Amino acid sequence: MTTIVTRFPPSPTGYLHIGGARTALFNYLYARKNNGKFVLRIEDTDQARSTQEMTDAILDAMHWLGLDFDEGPYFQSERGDIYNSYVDKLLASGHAYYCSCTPDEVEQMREEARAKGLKPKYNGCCRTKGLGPGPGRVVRFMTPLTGKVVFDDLVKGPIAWDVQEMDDFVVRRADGSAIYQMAVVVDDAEMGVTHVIRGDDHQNNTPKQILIYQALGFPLPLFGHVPMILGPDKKKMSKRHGATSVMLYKEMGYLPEAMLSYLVRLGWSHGDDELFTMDDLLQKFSLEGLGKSASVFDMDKLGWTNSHFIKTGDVPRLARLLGEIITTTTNFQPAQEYLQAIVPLFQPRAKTLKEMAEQAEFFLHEAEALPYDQHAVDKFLTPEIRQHLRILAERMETLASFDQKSLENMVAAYLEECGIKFKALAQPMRVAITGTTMSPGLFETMDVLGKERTLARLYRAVSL
RNA sequence: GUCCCCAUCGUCUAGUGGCCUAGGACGGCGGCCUCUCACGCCGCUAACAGGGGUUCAAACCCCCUUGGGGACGCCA
Repeated sequence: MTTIVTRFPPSPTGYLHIGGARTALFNYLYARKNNGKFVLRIEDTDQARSTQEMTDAILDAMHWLGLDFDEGPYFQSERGDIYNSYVDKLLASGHAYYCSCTPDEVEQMREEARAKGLKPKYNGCCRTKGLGPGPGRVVRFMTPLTGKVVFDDLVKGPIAWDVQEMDDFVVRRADGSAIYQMAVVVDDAEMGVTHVIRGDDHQNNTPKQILIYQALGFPLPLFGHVPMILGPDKKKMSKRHGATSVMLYKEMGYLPEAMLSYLVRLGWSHGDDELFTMDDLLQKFSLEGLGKSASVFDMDKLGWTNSHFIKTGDVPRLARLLGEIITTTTNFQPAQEYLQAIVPLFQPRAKTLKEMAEQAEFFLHEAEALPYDQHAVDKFLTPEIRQHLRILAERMETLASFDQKSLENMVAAYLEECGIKFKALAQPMRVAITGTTMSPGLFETMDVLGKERTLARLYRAVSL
């Protein structure tokens, strides 16, 4: 049994986007699950649009998601000679020919075809001219005139293409460089790729590639075309749908494991399971679970998925990540120890780390600089209430231990003495301590805040 | 326009001829819990695109229609 080899071939003309990440994930999982190899190849043959920054960004994003590759990255820009040697083979074996038609002429042929309601194609006029190399000349693949290309798609089943739907496509540009179709086939063949799993926007150039495989005598890999991820308007996801770059989600406070879990459920399922860790996936992933229809990217569900992983996440790690977000968005440099005490209070409350950073901000200010929700102050910090707060603060000073339990007992005793309900004091205390009307539980908040900060805030509120 | 692919709740999906008066999840709505906000828990809402077949029996198989997506580059 041969080793399974999958690959992910991003083009560094943009960031790693949602769809690409999912494709990479599927390939990664399939290879890993089957003890195979996952190859990364950078398809940068379009020199004009490819950049080093994008390559780095893609590598970063894959690393963030934990999609490590076993081989590569290969760069197509460094393999031009290899592709060309195969174009020469095609030429030598009569599977390709030189064409002297100009881009304008070809465009005209397409226009004419369109006008007749036909598929826009190059008309093959140089097929029999027996032209040799020359300036401005491209090399075209000699597509068979009759017959069908049939392949059994891993996800969609049998797919048949009439060769008449294809024209004699270019395999080498006038500048001498080989074109995508040529590069993928040669690379996949040379790299021993056994399973080509890619977006179904590639489905219709699979027949062309199969023709090349056959002309070159390469064994065919298996192809699987996974459906697209659509925006809420059901159009192919693109920038106008907002955040499509994976790394943008990191910035927005999403956890990589949440991205993985959400993404894999888009177009793949395993019974009624909803949440997956990488370990689960390595156990459960299979091509059979892939769906055939396109799916819509849903932020709400991503948010739910993320909140789950925040809720169940490792506290020290979350504290570290939270700290990173806080320092990049504010001037605070909170201590890890403090953050680790804070995180558990917000795990059930935050949908993203970014949200957590915002919710936890009141923990970071000096008492005097704590922002107040003025409306809440006016409503809750009445003169009478402030008297209570003052007494409470004074009693807190004498507390032997400033912890949740002691605080709760002390306040309960005071409530008993005065004959008032906790409800009457809860919101005022919250406003005094956090500046707002929404926060984690009062006593746990005070506990984490500590005696000094809590008292300072209480006294500030009393003396307003 | 031509070709390819697809078609179950608003969304992600389970379902591979009887277990389906179609299940789960997100969302929405209502309730419980409660010091606020969340979490959690309980309940409700909502779908087999339409029409023909095949079959004792169709969400599941076939055909047509309709709808949606994608591709038609000297981009990848």
